[in-house]
Amino acid sequence: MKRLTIGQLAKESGVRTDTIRYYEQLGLIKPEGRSESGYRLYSDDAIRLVQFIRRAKDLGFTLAEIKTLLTLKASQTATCNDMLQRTEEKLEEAKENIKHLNRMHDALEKLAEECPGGDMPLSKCPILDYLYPKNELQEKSEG
Amino acid sequence: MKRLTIGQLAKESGVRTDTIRYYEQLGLIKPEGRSESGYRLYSDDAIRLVQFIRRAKDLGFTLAEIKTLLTLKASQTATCNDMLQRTEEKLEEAKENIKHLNRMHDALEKLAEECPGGDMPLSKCPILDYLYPKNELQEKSEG
DNA sequence: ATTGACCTTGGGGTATACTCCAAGGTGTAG
DNA sequence: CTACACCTTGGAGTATACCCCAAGGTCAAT
Repeated sequence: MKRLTIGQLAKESGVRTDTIRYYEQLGLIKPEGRSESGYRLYSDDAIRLVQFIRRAKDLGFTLAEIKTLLTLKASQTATCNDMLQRTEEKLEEAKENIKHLNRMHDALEKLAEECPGGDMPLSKCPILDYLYPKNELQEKSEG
Repeated sequence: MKRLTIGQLAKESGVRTDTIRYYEQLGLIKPEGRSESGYRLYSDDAIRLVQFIRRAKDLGFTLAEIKTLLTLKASQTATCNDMLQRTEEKLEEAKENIKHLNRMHDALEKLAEECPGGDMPLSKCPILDYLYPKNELQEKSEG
């Protein structure tokens, strides 16, 4: 079994050494041991562990959540159901975020459609009027 | 013209006093003046300004971006087009974010569909296998 | 022996939008 | 006069996922 230094692990798994040390700080990864001079030494399985973290991050899991995923993975009693549950929770979160973004999207699109653009002065801009609606009195005082 | 203290403005506009001071720090809002004892005093127009900030935030604008919107609004030469452009940029951003979230959503959904759940041990879990794929050798040593 | 690339630790900085705190002054009601 | 709620300033803390730095030790090649 080949041992990797942190720099080699970093290169193999596509992250920075700083990031690996940060993951270690959070308890996501531990070197198998240390060299005589104190260098961290990793088995090549650590490459897959780092990739696990990356993939889970890409799915939207936070590092704290990934830590619990790793706890599950290490557990003797954990089942598919446990894993499925976290996945479905994250899926729900994604749905919520998409909904929220869609609301923003639709509002922006509507404003963009309503706005004539061009050299029209801002006083007639429907976008600005949405954000900062004029009241009657002020409109008078401006006219 | 009634003058509001920061607490009254906060109550009227639905934010905290701290938040208003924070906005002031960023240059988004300024009191019209100060009382003899140094209290910030606002015109009731400030209520609409704070609401402007809130609405723009809800559309996804950052406070820094909102600052430039306010600069536009105050400008004599700005046109609808300027406003439209920021809106369209933000709309594009929203689209990108939605795309990204949709990719996450679809991947999560696929994994959730593939996973049988239940008491199945994690060694057979397709979610875990996606995140932490087994290599051949290891599979042998486990079988 | 010296160079240069690597490793160690501890700590600070980044971005965003607040939130909270301490220590003190002010305003008003009773 | 005494509460008590309000205001002031400056600065620290929160969350997340890093990035960067300094000061020093290590390793391999020349």
